[in-house]
Amino acid sequence: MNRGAWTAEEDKILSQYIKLHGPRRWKTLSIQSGLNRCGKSCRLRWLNYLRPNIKRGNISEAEEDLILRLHKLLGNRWALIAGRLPGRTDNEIKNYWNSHLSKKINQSQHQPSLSQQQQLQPPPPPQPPQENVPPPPPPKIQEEESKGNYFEFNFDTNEFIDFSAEGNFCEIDWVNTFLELDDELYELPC
DNA sequence: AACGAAGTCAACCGCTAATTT
DNA sequence: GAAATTAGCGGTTGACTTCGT
Repeated sequence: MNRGAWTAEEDKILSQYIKLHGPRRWKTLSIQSGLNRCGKSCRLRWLNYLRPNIKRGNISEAEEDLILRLHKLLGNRWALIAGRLPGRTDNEIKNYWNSHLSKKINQSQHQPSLSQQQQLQPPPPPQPPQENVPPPPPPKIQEEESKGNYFEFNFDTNEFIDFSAEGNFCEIDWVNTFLELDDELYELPC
């Protein structure tokens, strides 16, 4: 099996095969196309680079803002976030987050807002343990927060938020309003 | 100019979920 | 219903590029 960077010739073979047979059955594709690549590699190459309408680079301020907001809402659900940014891939969003946005957030965390400063008040002194009294079960929300710096939603966000509307996502004002309302609830991830 | 450090990003890996047999 | 196969996801790696000294 070939590994590493794809060549232009391999891209051509993959594109031609998918044009004929469609983007599915990746294992079969990798064998029948003659590409000496594993199916997973073929799938990734198609999804991230070869499929139509892929946008590359130059993430706009509006897109960046939307990524920040969606990340605040959804956490590291890159595929879900990328699905709201036409032409962008989960891999690109993830890379952009790790190399650009996470730094921005770290910088902004070093300059806490007033509300954040209020949260930095020292915690109350620990209560002495009470004998023969079992500790209360931890609140459920605490358990779910421990999975990440965001709440685990037990509903389908696709049902909750209809993102099916095409066009300029900045026009979805109520989403922006909703996300702004979250500002006090969600801490930015580290 | 040369070198090492830091940054970027394409590709891979391991895992789970969904689908097919 | 069980097993096998396929698809998809997020985390991580490593090659390459850029920057600073």
